[in-house]
Amino acid sequence: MVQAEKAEKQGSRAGAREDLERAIIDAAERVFAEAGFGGATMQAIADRCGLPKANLHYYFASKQQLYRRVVERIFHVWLEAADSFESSATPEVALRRYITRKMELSRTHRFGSKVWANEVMHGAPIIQDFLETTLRDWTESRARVIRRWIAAGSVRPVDPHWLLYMIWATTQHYADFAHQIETLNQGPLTDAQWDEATDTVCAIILRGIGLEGKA
Amino acid sequence: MVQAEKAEKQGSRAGAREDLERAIIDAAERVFAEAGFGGATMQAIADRCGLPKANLHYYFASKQQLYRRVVERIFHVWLEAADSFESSATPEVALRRYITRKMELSRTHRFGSKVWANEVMHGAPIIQDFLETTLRDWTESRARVIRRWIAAGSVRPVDPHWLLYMIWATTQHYADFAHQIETLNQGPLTDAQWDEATDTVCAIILRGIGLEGKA
DNA sequence: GTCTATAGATTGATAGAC
DNA sequence: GTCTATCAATCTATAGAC
Repeated sequence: MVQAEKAEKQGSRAGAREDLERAIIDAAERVFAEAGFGGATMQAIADRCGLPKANLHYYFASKQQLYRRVVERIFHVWLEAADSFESSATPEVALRRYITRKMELSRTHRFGSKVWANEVMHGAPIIQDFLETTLRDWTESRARVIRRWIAAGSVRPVDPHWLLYMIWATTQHYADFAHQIETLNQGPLTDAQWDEATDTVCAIILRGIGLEGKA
Repeated sequence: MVQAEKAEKQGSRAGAREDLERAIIDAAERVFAEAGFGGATMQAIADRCGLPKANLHYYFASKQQLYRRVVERIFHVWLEAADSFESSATPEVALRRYITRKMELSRTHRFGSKVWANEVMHGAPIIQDFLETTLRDWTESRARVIRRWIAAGSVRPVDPHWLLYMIWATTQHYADFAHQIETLNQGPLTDAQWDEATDTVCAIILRGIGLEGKA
C-alpha cells in the first residue's frame, strides 16, 4: 500500500490533510534527491505516492513550493541535532554526540541531505533566506561555544568555522555520496561498518583538536 | 570576447577543433554545475560560449555525451592529485600534499567538483563504469599504502576508507558548498582564509591519525 | 476534494540552405 | 563547418466535469 493510501485511511480525523501532505513531501524528497529539481517531474512524484498529478497542485501551488517544504524539513532536523552543544557537560561529549547524531541522520535521512546539497550547490535559489538568517545565527552561536572551549584550554586553537565545515562535510558525505561509498564497498555499509565509521570520524576529529583521551 | 571566439582565432592550426570543444566543455561545466543535468539546457550552454545551439550538436552528438566529457575531466584531474602517495617520502608529506592539492582544486575547479557531486548523488547513471573500475582500483591502491604506514607504526590504526572519505568530503565541501560558506563568511574566502582553512584541515586530520609533530 | 483532458510553454535534436 | 527554422516530445499548470 502506497503512502497516500495509508494517509487516506485516516481521512476521518482532523489531521488527514497533514498526513496526505506529508506523504507527498516524502515522495517529493526521494524524487528531488534522485533527479534534482530540474530533472524531477510532478508526474514522477505523483506516481511515487499514488496520486493523480493534478492533486499535487491542489495541495501545493507549484513545484517550487513543494520543493521548499522538502528543503525546510531536513534543515530543521539538522538544527535540532545540535542541541548537544547546550545540553552536554564537556566539549568531548558535546562534539561526540553531535557527530554521532549527524552520522545517524546521514543514514536515516539520506534523501533530505541530498536535496539540501543540491539546493546549496546550485546557489540556494529557493532557501537563500534561511542561509542568511537561521543558519548564520545558529553557526555563530555554536562558534561562540567552541571559542569558549578554546579559551578554557580544552580545545586547541582553531577557527570554529573550519571545524564545523569539517563535521558537516564528513558526516553528510555518507548520505550525499552514499552511492559512491556503496560502490567502493561492494554493497551497503553494515551496522558494524556504520559504527566503525562513526567511531573513526569522532576519533580523528576529537584527537585532531586535542580532545581525545581527556573524556 | 567569449571563449568560442578565442578558439576560433586559432582556426588555421591543427588544434582548432580541440580548442572549440574545450570552450564548449568549459561552458557546459558551469551550466551543469549551476543547474544540474536535468535543469541545464543546450541553449544555456550555447549562449555561454557564444555559439548557435545547433553547433553543439555538431561537436557532441547529445547532451548526455557532452555531460560525460565534463565529468571525465574533473575525475582525471583528481586522480593526478594523488601522485604524492607514491612520490613522497613520509606519510606526513604525502597526506599534507594530497590534502593541500585537493583544497587548491576545490578553489580552481569548483564547477567540475559540483558536477561530479551531482552525478554521484543521483546514482552515477552516466559514469558508473568509472566508479567500478578506475576509482575502485585507485582507492584500493591508496588503501594499501595507508595500511603499510599503519603496519610501520607511523599512523594510528584506522580503516583507510574512512580516512579517504574524510579527506574527499572535507576538501570537496569547499567547492560543492562554496555558496553556503560564502554566505556564512559574508563574502568569498580571502587568500589568507584559504591558507588557514587548508592548514586547519591538514592539522586536524594529521594529528587525528597520530602524525602531527612527527614531520 | 478528486479526477480527466488539455492548454501553453519549453526542450533536445534535426533538416536543409549557405 | 555554420546557421535558421522547425519538429516531436515532454513538462508545468489549469480548466471543468463529477
